[in-house]
Amino acid sequence: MVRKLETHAALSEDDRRALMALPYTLRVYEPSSYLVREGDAPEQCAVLLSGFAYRQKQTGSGMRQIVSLHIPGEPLDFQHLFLDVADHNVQTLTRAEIATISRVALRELARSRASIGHAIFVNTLVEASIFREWILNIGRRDARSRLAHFLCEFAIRLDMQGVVDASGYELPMSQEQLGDALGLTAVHVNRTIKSLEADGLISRNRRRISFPRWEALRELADFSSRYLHLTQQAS
Amino acid sequence: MVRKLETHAALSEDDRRALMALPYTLRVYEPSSYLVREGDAPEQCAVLLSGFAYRQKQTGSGMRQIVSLHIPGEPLDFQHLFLDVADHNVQTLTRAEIATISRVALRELARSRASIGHAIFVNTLVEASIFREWILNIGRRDARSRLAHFLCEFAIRLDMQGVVDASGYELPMSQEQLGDALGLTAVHVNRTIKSLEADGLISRNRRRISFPRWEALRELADFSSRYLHLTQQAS
DNA sequence: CGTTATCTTGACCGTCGTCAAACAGGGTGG
DNA sequence: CCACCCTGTTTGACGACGGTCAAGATAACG
Repeated sequence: MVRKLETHAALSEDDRRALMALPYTLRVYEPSSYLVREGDAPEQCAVLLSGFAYRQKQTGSGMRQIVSLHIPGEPLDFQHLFLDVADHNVQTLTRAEIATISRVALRELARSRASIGHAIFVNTLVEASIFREWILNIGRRDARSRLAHFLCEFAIRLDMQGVVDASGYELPMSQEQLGDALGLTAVHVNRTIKSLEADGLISRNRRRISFPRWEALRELADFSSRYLHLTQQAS
Repeated sequence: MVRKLETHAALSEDDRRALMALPYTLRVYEPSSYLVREGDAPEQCAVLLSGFAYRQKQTGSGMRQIVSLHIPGEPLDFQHLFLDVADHNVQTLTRAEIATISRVALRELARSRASIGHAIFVNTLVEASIFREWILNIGRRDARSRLAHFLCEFAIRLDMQGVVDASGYELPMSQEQLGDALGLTAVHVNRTIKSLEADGLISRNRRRISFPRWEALRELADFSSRYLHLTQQAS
């Protein structure tokens, strides 16, 4: 579980044992629970075992922007591992099973075992790359491409994590939340979804989405998986 | 120069010597020179000694989005230090003096000297935090606030670096580039600038900008410097 | 079943993009 | 010094993408 992501980032040998030996506590969170609040001094480091989560910031006037999504198996707090105060909120999207580790213990481990530190670093860099792609997506693509891009990214990431049956997946979020992730309103997300559906680029019932014309969608989305650094396994 | 940023991120002792001992080459680049191209396998690591630079990505249809700005003293390639292939472009904004270090040498140093590795990591995390704020800024703020926020961030960062005389600064970019950074068009950037100017929130001649009503601007921008993690000096 | 969140749709409006032209400034070369 | 050009700034008219407001439909849930 913990090591799953570690391996995703870079190969470690038997320091998996060291990782597994870390004391952790398991807990189930309800949807929309806060795991980290902006302004907090993070003490724990959470790993998402099942369910989904997201990072979020708000403007002074209360508009919300979701800044990243996290799928089962991903660590949630590397972004704050070495920072003294949280600059954004982390929330569960669905009911989620979460393991928390002591931050100092993990830091110690990252320091003493180079390959673990390396793996964490790579994970952080890939997340940063995704942030950059989101800036491009929100800044420069219209609503249809933007949504399509989001759906493609989610599909690929779920696929890599082995969570998905190729035909499609269940979107774990409301259209309101989708809007918050894309910099759109819920109403316009709805129209955009229906527009993609009308063109046969996606099909769905309820929140389950499938991709009858994957290549066409990918092209509309202007999606290339380079920024996910999927081949960045070893070092 | 190199150590300046290192110190900015976390305190190192006499491994400054190790940093200074790294072999480097100095070179002056013309405006708009590419330092890294998307798809490259980065071999060098650049540090900006003077001048400005930015990161940029493009959509398939050729729209450009500037994803971050860099001011004198900042390292430019930590984002790719441990990744095999570049996911974005790095370009000079102005004429710039740049020192390049061997990537493997720096990686070796980061690995052998914990405090240097730590400093680099913190720097990366702060950059990631800025990416997140940009996502919020582009996704959820209107043109006036968005531009104001950008100007505030730039002012604070220049100030921290000691590059600025408190009264204001010279914006090193065209309105076209400003638009690319904000997810707007050059035309609308122009209107927005004039709108801020008309309200007395900024004043300028040519590209020199000053802030007669800093607090009002900061409020419009909804700007809080928390995300810059300015107090993150030690560890 | 009633209550609530989410989705859906329509009418209307505003911010921002598009297109185009005029204008200013800074080089360069005659 | 002036003609010339190039890049960047400024302005206007117009249109569209996406936001706002509001109501109704649908599904989830106790």
